[in-house]
Amino acid sequence: MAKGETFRAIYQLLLARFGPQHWWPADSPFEVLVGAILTQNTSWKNVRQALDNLRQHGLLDFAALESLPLEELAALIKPAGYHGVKARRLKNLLAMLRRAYDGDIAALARDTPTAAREQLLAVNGVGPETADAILLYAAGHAVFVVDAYTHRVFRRHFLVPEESEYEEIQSIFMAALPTDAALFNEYHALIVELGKRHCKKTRPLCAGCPLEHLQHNEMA
DNA sequence: CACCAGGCAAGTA
DNA sequence: TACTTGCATGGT
Repeated sequence: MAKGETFRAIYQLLLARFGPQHWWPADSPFEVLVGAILTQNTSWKNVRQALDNLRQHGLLDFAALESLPLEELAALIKPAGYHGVKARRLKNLLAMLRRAYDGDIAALARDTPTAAREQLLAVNGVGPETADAILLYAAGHAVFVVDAYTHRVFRRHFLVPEESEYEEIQSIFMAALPTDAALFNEYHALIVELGKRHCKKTRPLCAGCPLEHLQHNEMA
C-alpha cells in the first residue's frame, strides 16, 4: 500500500471513530491567535481559564490587548503558565500583525501562505507549530499542523521516520494528502483527540487505540 | 511525591 | 551544529 493511501485511510478511520471535531475551539480568529500562544507546552484546560479571564474583561480583541500593559496581560493569563514569556510573545505577535498587516487578520489570510509563514516565524515566540496553527485555524491557509501528538502517534506506529522533525513530518502529510484546509483542519484535530485518549506519553502501548493493527508497519 | 501538558528561545561546548 | 535549560500553572 502506498504511503499516501495509509495516511488517507487513517484519516477515514479516525473520522469514523471520533466524528468531526469542529476545531479550533475558539469564537473568533483573534481568539485563535491568543490560544495558539497560550497553549504552547500547556494543556488546553489551563488555556481556557486564561482565555475566560481575558473574555470577562472584554480583552479578546486586537486593539484592547494591544493597549493593555504587559504586566496586566501577564496577570490575566497566569492560569496558562509561563505567563511572563507568553505575555511578551503575544505582544510581539500583535506588533508584527499591526506593522505588516495593519492589525487585520483578514490581510494575513489574503497574503500567500509562504510569505505569511515567514512573517509569523520572524516573531520572537512564534515557532513552526504556532505559526502553522495560526495560518490554518485563523487565516484558513492549507498548511498541516504538526504537534506533539502527531510526532508521538505517528512515530510510535512507525508511520514517519524515527528521527524526523517538524518540517519533514509536515512534508510527509502534505505529500500524502490533497491540499485542502478543511481536511488539514479536521485531521489535526482528530490526531489530538486520538492522542488525548490513547497515546499519552506515559502509555507505551496504545491498547485499544484505532491504530493498534498498524503497530508493525514499517517505513524508511 | 513525581510527572505531564496541543513550544520556543537562549545558553553552552 | 547538537544538546541542555528556563519558563510556571493546574491536573493526575
